[in-house]
Amino acid sequence: MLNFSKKIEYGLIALRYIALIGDGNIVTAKEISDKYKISYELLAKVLQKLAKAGIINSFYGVNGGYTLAKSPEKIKLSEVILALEGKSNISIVTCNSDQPESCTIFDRCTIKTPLNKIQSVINNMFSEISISEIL
Amino acid sequence: MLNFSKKIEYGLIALRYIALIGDGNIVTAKEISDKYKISYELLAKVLQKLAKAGIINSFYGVNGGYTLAKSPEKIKLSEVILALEGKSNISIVTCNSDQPESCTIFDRCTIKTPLNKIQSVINNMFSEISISEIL
DNA sequence: TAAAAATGGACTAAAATAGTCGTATATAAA
DNA sequence: TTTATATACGACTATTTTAGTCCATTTTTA
Ligand code: SF4
Ligand code: SF4
Repeated sequence: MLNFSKKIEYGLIALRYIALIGDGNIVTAKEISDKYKISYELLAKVLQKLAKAGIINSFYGVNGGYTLAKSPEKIKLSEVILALEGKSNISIVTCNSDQPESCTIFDRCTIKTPLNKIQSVINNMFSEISISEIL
Repeated sequence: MLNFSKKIEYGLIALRYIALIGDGNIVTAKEISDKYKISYELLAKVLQKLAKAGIINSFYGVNGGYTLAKSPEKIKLSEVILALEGKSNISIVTCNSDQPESCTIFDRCTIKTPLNKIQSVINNMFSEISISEIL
C-alpha cells in the first residue's frame, strides 16, 4: 500500500549504477538492463524521464548513453519520484489539491485536512534524502 | 504511488466518527456509511477488521454497533494500517523480509538495503502518530 | 551508409484495489 | 418465541493501476 513502484526502484538502481560504475563515463540503458536483468524497454523509459527532468544527461548515437547531470548529493529522492511518477508531490491521499477528482466522498470527507500534516512530514523526508544515501 | 487505500481512509473516517460523535455511545456501521455515503459492505468489513484487531469493540444484535476500545491517543496509525492491510509494516519495497517473493531481480538489487533507512523513518512516524491527531 | 543508441506512442498483461452479494450468527425487544 | 436489527465472513466481480511489450522514429558515430 505504500510501495515504491518498479519505475522508482529501477530508477534508483540505474542512478546508483551511473553514479558508481559510470563515475563520469557514459553508461547505456542496455548495459544496466543486462546487468540487473531488468526489461530494457521499461528501463529505457525510466531513463528517458530522468533525462527529461534534467537529472541525467542523455547522448544519442553510437557511443551514446547517460551520465549524471549533477552530483549525487544534489539529486533528491523527491525529484526522482516527481520525474518518474509525474505527480507534484508524493500524496498520501488522491485528493490533495481541492478538486473532487475521483473520490466520491470528497465533500463529506473529514480526514483530508488533518492528513496533510502527515503529508508534510513525508514530503520533508523525501526532499532531504539524496540518492547519495543509496550509494 | 504512496496513497493510503480507501480501506484506511474509510477506517480513519469511521474511527474519527466513533470517537467524536459516538463519544462512548454505540455507533452502527450503517450510521457511518449513510453519513458519509460510503459503501456499507465495504465499511462493515473495515470495522470488522478494526474490531478483530482490538481497536474497537463490537456488539451484536439490535442495539449493537461499535465503540472505541481505547482512548484515541492510544490508537496509533501504525496499528490501524496493520489491522486493515494485514502487513507487519508499511513497506516501501515489496521484498523487505529476505525472500525473493515476487521481485525478479531480488538477488541483483542494490537498493533494498539502503532503502531500509527510509523505511524506518516512515515506520517511526506512523507509530508515533495517533488517531487523536485527526480529530 | 550501417550500426548503435536514445525517443516516444500505442498496446497488452498482470496485479492490486474497490466494491458487491449472499448467508450465517448473535441479541434485544415485542 | 418470533422478529427485526446488527455484526461476521467468505466468495465473487469490476475497476483501476502498474508492469511489461512492441514498433517505428530520430540522432550520431564510425
Ligand atoms: S476519502 Fe477523503 S482523504 Fe481519501 S480521497 Fe476521498 S476526500 Fe480525499
Ligand atoms: S527492485 Fe530491489 S527493492 Fe524493489 S522489490 Fe526488487 S529486490 Fe526489492
